[in-house]
Formats: sequence, C-alpha cells, structure tokens
Amino acid sequence: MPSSEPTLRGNVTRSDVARYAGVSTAVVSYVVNGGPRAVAPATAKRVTDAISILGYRPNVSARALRTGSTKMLGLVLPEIGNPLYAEWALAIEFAAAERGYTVLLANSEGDAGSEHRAIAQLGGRQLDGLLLMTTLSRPDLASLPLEGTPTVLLGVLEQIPGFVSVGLDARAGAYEATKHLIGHGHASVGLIIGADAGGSPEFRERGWLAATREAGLLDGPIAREPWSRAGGYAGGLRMFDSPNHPTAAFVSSDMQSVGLLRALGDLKLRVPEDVAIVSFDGTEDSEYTVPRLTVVRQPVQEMAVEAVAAVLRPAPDALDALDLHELHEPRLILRESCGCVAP
Amino acid sequence: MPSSEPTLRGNVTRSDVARYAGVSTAVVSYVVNGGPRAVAPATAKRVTDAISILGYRPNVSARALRTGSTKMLGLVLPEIGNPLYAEWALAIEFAAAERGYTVLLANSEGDAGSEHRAIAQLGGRQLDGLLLMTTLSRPDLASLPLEGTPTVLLGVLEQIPGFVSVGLDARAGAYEATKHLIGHGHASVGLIIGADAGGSPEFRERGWLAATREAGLLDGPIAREPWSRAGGYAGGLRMFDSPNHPTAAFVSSDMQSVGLLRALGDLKLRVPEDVAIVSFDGTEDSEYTVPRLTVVRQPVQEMAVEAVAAVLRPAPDALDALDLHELHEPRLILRESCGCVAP
DNA sequence: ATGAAAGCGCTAACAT
DNA sequence: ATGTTAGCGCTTTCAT
Repeated sequence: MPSSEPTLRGNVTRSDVARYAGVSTAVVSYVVNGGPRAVAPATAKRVTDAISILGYRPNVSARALRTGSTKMLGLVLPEIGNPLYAEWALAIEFAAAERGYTVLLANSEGDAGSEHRAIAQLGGRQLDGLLLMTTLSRPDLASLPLEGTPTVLLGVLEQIPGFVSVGLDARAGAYEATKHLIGHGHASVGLIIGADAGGSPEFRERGWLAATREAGLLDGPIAREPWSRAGGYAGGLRMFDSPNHPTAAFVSSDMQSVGLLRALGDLKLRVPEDVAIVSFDGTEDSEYTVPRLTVVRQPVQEMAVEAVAAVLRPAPDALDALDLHELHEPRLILRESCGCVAP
Repeated sequence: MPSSEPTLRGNVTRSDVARYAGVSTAVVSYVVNGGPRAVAPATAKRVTDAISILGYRPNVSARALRTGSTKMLGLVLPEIGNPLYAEWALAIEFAAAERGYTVLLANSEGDAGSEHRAIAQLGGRQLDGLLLMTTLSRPDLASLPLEGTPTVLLGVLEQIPGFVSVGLDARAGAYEATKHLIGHGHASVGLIIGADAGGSPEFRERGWLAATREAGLLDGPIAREPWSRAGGYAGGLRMFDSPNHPTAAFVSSDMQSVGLLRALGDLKLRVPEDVAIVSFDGTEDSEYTVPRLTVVRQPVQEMAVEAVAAVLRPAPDALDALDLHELHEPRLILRESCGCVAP
C-alpha cells in the first residue's frame, strides 16, 4: 500500500500549503517573507501551522528566478589548504550568514587559468556578489568574466582602478616587523618572500627594505620562493646553509615560516639563538610551532566583515566611487621566535 | 547617449539568442544541452555564434526550477580551520567538479546545534546531494532534517543503519601504528585521543589497546582532549610532565600531534629520543613539523571520490542497500618522530 | 530538423 | 485583509 504521507520528500509546494490553510498562495508568500502585505494574526497562524505540518520548504530556485537574487555569494580562494585562506573562508562565511547569504566556494589553485575557470563556473549561478582573492596582476583583472556581478577584491595590497578592494597595509606591517628585529641588534635581516605574482608582494618587500635602510644597515639577502611550506623550506635551506648567514629573517607568510623552521631544524640552527624570525599572517599555526612565532597578524575577521558589507552595498551612482580601497592595519604580536619572550 | 551594448550585464536570455540566430528557443536549448533533439550543424553554428556574441549565460535557477536538479552538492564539515577537513573540502570539490557539480560548503563548528542549522540552511536549496562529516552519534542522526536529499556520511568509523557512509578502518591503522611503536622497544605507549563524541573515536582506541595487549604490555596512559592543537597541547602537558611518563605515544590526529610537539618543547623533551610519536591523519602539516611525524595516512582523496560517486548514485530499489559502509585502508608512513628515520 | 507552447514554484502588482 | 494572475528563463512534449 503506497503511502500518501505529505511530508515525504521535499516537493510540497506553496499551493499545497495554501490549500491546506484555506488561503491563497499570495498569503502564504506574505507570511513566508514577512511582507509585503500584512496578514491577520489568525490567518498567519493557520499558514505557519500548515507549513510545519506539511513540512513545506520554499523552493530557492523558483524564488531566485522570480526575484533575480540567489542570496548566494561567490568566494574564490587560491587554496583552502592554506590556513590563512581557511581562516578567510570561515570569516567570510560567517559574515555572509549574518546577513542571510550562503557562500559558494571555489578554488583557483593559485593559477590564472583555474581562476578564470572558477569565476566562469560561479558566474553562471547568478550570484549576488563575488569575493575574489586574486593571484592575478592588474592588467589580467580587466579580462575577468565578471559580467555585472558586484565584485570585491580581497587581500589586495594596493588600490586597483575600477575595483572595490579590501586590503591591508602590508608595507607598514613588514616595516614594523623588520624594525623590531633590528632593535634586537641584528646586523642583517634576510627576507623570505613569495615569487612576485602581481604587484602584491613588493609591499612587504618595501617595508622590509625601508626599515633596513632607515637603520643604516646593508640590505639583507632575499629568497623568493612559492607561498608554501615547501617554498619556505627551500628558501631557508638556501639562505641559511652557509657560515655567514644572516642572524634574523622576516618571512612573508606563516606557511613559509613553518617550512623555514623545518629547514633550520635540518641545519641544526636554533631559533631564536642562531636565527631570529618574525612571520607574517598570524594564523593559528604560528602559535604552535616550536618556538612560537612572533608575527604580524592580519585582521582577517575585520576584513571579511568589511568585504561582505562592501559587496552587498548597492552600487554607487558615481563610478569613481568604485575605486575604493579600504586599508586595514596589521598588528605585531610578540612571541618567542624573535627572542623577546623566553621559550 | 545610453549604450545598447547587449553584453552589458548578464541578463541576456535564451530568447534573445533565439531571435538573434533566427531560430526557436527550443533549438537554443538543444544546442546548449547537446540534446535531446539533434540540430543541423549550420544551425548549431549560428546559435553558438549568437551565444558568444551576445555573451549569453544560461540561468541556473530557471534550469533548476524546470529540471528539479541544481547540480549542487552540500558539504557539511566541522571546521575548515582543521587541515584535515580542508583537505576533504578540496578533494570533494574536485571530485564533484569532475562530474559537473558545484559544492556548497557549510561549517558545523563541531557542535550538534550548528550542524542542524547548517543542514537546514542547505536543505532549502534543493541540493542534489548532501555529504555530511558528522560529529553526531547514531541516535541524533535520525532526527536530521534530510528530507529526501540523498545523503552520504563521511569519515565514519562504523556502519550506520539507514545511511550510506564512506569510512576508514581506523582500528587497523591505530593497531599498526601502536604495534610499530612497540616494535621500537617501548614498554608503554600512551594514547592521546579526542573526547568521545559519538562512537567514532573508540576505533582508534581499540586498535591501540589491541596492539598493547597483544604484545603483553600494560595499558599506557590515556589523555582525552579536544581534536585540536590546544587539545594535544593540554594532553601532552598532562601526560608527559612527570618523571615516569611513557616513552612513546600514539596520537589520534595531526592537530593534536602539533599541540603535543609544542608541549614537549615546553617540557624540554626531545622527539624521538625521549618520546616517540606516531600520529593519525597524515596532512601536509605532518611533513613540516620538527621532527617530521610518522603518520597513519587517511586516503582522503580516494574516500572523497567514492563519496561523491555514492551520493550521485541513483537510489537503489532495495532499501537495505542503504546500509552501505565502504571501508578504506589507512597507510603507515615512516618518518622521523617514531625513531625510524634519522632526522 | 525545427517550432509552439505548457508549466516548474514563486512574488508582487493589481484586483476585490 | 485577502485573492487572482502574469510571468521570471528554462526544458521538453507534441506538433509540423
């Protein structure tokens, strides 16, 4: 005997609810959406009862088709495997949920081709906005198939014409970090930084350079390696496997610092006694390395909230208002790897 | 003078394309979807040309409304902050993309309330399937608002009636790990494991116990702590801050191992000389700790591919086929922390 | 090989 | 305060 259980499967429609509650479909809509017309309390109750009894769930696709809004935001990240991006993903998701939006996450795997593909993929889904942590440089950005989707650039270090972006003052952070290291009396501070992929990294490099020069020191050595544990490992091996290596290093990401620590371990060099380190990012990883990393912390949560707000903000009439670049301030957190705090 | 540029914004519809190509909307559909009717090559070309000239992109909501399939899969994870879950997310996303599906990611924050909320959230979106890394125990699972969405449980250690699940033989992995440690001559092997949240952890505990007993050793100490760096740190401090601590430990997750390493550093205990460790998971983190961690590696990618295949598989007629539990085999990877490989 | 048209479930303007 | 109804963009059956 076949069951006529109405809660079976999710295909209860609003007209089933309307019939059950003895009202029109419009009233069901008014109740579900809290508007735009008022409904008598008694009627509303009949409707909500019917909804829960029948197990009705609004069809999001139909609503999106009708209203033009999917209540979804796209988020393109280079790789969630990187704890910093994982932190971003979490923060964005949270900020979006607070405003009733769901996040569709896409990985760009850190290369331009995948990034285009990821954006194209998301583009077909009528997203209400796109949050883009791009690895692309300025000229490439223009060719993105953005198609009228409000877009906000994430983790951008400089202002990019035609785009709203949420960035951080990486130069100031790097400057402060390097200056702190120099304050410990090091004569030379090395720099481990990512391969230059779009104008971004130089800001950290500039801060490091400015602090070095300002102190009247000679420029320390530079290792340019991928923004990964493996990159930090390779750079560390190269920079420190020689008798006259620098006694301090500013490392441009936590991932690279983890790799550097690994390399220093292999080289039997102690941190901070033989090599002092300040890292950039401040992910949870940095609190659990041995020794704990002194870091320049990115205010990820703060930036995520702002990014979501920005992408949802109605487009301003003046187009120049698009060239917006919100700058957030990183913060130096003193721990063991610089030699400040006893291990 | 206002522009009549047709590529402006994404609101070109299939009927615009039809008009431009001089065909009916049906033909546009046939071309876009490669069926169900054949189209003359010349006509098809006119259509594809029109599509690219006008910058037409199919409206996913409309298609979903019409076909009932959103081509989206939901993925509920306890926290992407954990590298193991990040790895899962990546693997699932990849496996889904291969089959033309997009993944909607939701965080359950590791507690039942958030998990319910996350599922309810996704539930309204007419997903074609749900992948669920649950922290819930069996009885709670039954109360989930799954509503006819095909669901596959992830990372489950035992077979759960009424659910398809993709799991791994954690007991075997823990057994092998512990046995390996014992083979190094340790008289006692401690266990650091997560707080027991639903039947899952015991499998690792059982494997550890079995190996211990089989070797005729006394049971080592157990520290039950959260599945996090902080948990491993706390457990490590407790287990090893005493003169007669065990000389080896099997740790049930990489996150906890990272915390344990940190604790051992604080206690000035060396690994593997004073304490030998084998960890469980085998995330990238485990390759970059100092020393490198010997691990029982979860075949995440393999499990992810299988999970996606399972959730997309048409529901079998026989309901008992639902009680499916695919068991994957973890693999021991020898590195430095157990004392096998010279640092 | 192609076209006409119905209708997926919903919202909101326009009735009443 | 509530009901009627047009249509969002798409797929697909049924004609031609």
